[in-house]
Amino acid sequence: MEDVDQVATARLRAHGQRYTRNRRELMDLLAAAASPLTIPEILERRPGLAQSSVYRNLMLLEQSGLVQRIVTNDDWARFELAEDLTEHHHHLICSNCGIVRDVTVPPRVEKSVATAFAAIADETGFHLQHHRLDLVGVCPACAA
Amino acid sequence: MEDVDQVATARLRAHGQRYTRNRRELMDLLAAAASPLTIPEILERRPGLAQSSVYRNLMLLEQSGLVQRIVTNDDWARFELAEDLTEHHHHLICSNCGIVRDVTVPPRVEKSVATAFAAIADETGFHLQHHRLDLVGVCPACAA
DNA sequence: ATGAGTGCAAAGGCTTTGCATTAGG
DNA sequence: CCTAATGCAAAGCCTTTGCACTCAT
Repeated sequence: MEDVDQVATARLRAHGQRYTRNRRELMDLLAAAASPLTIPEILERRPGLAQSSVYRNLMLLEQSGLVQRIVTNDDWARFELAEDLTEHHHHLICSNCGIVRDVTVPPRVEKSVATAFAAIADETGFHLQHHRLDLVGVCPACAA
Repeated sequence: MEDVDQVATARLRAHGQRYTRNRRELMDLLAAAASPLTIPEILERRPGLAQSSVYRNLMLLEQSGLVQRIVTNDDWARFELAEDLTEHHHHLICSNCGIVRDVTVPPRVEKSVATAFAAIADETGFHLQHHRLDLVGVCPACAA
């Protein structure tokens, strides 16, 4: 995780921000999590953190490109490390309970998607930043 | 659009619901729109509708599989006709202004994605419902 | 010392809900 | 007639903001 810390320090500094203890705790927590976390889940795991600081710091970390916010139809937004700190992946979203699980797809598929998207960006004049490829379904627990 | 009305009537009835004038207006509006609409946009176009009824009816139409809710990082949720009433498509989302535009990708790409997703569903035990393939970027208007 | 960061509490704002009225079958 | 649907207003709830205090430099 020292790697993440270094990147975080650098990227925050570039935005005129510091890598404080609270922010580091958030990064550690997200790095350790297997899937994106909601703020209630974060507060559960780190009772010492103030809710407002968590919101503020996650927003700040997002602005510095360290964290990514995922909005589903669930009640809460979820947060995970930015993609360049982990590996490119997608999400399995349960339409019933809202849980999000990380998955990867074969490079072949990624490549064909990327090519198609580049063409679309070209046609439409959109300046492409990234893509989202999510699977929506019912998780095993909810299906039972 | 009679087609849509027939499907709507049938699908609502199957859920024990009626296809009322308000609900029909919503369906018409969404069918006519080139891209998913927010509730403020809907109220603008149909000033006669009550906000609470719009929320309630859209929720109901969603539950009956006639309408789909799209959540972005924008302030408002957006609504469009369910995919089986239009054609399978994806979204170009502007990360700055939140506007959503419909796009289609080549069948070849769809096929490769579908195959990969079926495999993932199989491995993970998720009961797959649908997938989302969104492009996030900056629209021409915001890039200017 | 001085500005950024923090925590508590209160406010915001999209969305949902209660309730009396109206419409549909 | 009798249940569902509507509209207005009020409440909910996730998220944001104000402000005084603390910490790091």
